[in-house]
Amino acid sequence: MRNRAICAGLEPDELDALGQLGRKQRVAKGQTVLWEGDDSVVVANVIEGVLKVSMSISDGREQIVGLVFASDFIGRPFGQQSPYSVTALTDAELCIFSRSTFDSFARQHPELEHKLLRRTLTELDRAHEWMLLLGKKTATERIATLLLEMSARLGETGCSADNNALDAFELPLDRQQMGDVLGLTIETVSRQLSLLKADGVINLPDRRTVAIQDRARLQDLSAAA
Amino acid sequence: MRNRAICAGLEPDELDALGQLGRKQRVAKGQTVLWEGDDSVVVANVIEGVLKVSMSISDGREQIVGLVFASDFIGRPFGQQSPYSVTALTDAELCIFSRSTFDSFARQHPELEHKLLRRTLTELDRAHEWMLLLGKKTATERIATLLLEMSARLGETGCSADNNALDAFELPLDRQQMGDVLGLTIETVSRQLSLLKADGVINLPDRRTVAIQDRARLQDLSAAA
DNA sequence: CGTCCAATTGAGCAGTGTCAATTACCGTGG
DNA sequence: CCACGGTAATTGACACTGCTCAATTGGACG
Repeated sequence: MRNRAICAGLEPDELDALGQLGRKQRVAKGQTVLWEGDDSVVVANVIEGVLKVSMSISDGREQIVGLVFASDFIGRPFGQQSPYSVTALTDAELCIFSRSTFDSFARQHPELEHKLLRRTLTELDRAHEWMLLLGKKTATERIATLLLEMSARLGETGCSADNNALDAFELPLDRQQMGDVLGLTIETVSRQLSLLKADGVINLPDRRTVAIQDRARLQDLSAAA
Repeated sequence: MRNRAICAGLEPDELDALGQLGRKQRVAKGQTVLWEGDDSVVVANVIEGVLKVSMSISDGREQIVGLVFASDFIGRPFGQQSPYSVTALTDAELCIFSRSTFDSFARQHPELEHKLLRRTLTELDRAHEWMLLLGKKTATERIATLLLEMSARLGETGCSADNNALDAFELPLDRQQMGDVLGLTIETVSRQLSLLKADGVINLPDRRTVAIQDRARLQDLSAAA
């Protein structure tokens, strides 16, 4: 697991020092670990589980701006406030650091900052891809894209570079959350899934699991670049 | 100008070495300096002008995922391909580096990587904010948000920390480009601007300039968090 | 077996998109 | 300097996607 985590590539003594600074913590499904607008007091590494990163408007509208999986990083280093909330979608285990402690440790360990930079750049690429989806794609295309993305990201095991996209997987999201990721309502999500099922592109054995039956077709429908 | 640029904070000798690696280049309005999907051969620092960062779908739909101003950084360091295109919205001047040269220089200069990391984190915050806009805001809210954002970013002079939001400014975007930033059509953009003008919130002396007449109201309409 | 909540499905509507016509602006050349 | 042409922007009428509100179904669990 450790090899993809933020600490990967550090010298053993560095890794040890970093380990001293963090503490493991379990969080239950539904629990929020970071609040939008609050002082940015902690950052963390995800050891296990899936979490959502979300932003909202005062009237309650919420957009999920990211999903975080095992070995991913959460929190806003080098910033006074957290621009978003982070909430566990499944039971999860985190390795938590005080933000200020992490910041100064990072500044003294260029290799760590380098890793963090690469991660942040990848995250930015993903955000851009999602902006294209939110700004220009139709409901069908959004659903298809999400299913392929979940298939790919849940297939990453963390060990080496095996990108086995899964053909059947359990969604860590309910319909409302899928809507909040895609900029759609719960009803539109449901309708689109029903259509894909009726067309034989996917199957939905139960409310949380998806089985991709015609990946090529799903890729066409996703309107990839 | 230099104080906000990527090279800020480097030791004089480092700054000198970096300067050796880059070359200044003028680009004309409309010219594309980076193509989506192409090998990521260059990165650059913007010296002057405004550029758009965009992604598109094969059928021609385009989403602008970022706007780049003087002292901002463009290109994808540490990546094989450029995930987006970059095109000049005004005549511009860049300081261009070979990507591989820049990458290895950066790896040897932690302070530079640190600056780049901070920048990338800020860019990611902006992308998240925009995802909220694209996923959840109405047309009116989007327009109001864009006008305030342009007012703020065009007001940044680059010298010290003066954030003078401008009450009148020239948009570097035409209506189509505003639409491509906001996930709206040209007609919707035009209608919303006309409405704001009719309500006395803004004035539109000519097709490119905006004068904010009631900033408080515009802020309300923008549905900020 | 009944209850509860998520998900699905239906009907009608609203907000944007589409397509088309008109107007305003700006540069050009007479 | 003014007339003209071309492009960008505006405005109008209508269509359509996705949203809202409401009713129904379907699982999961006690």
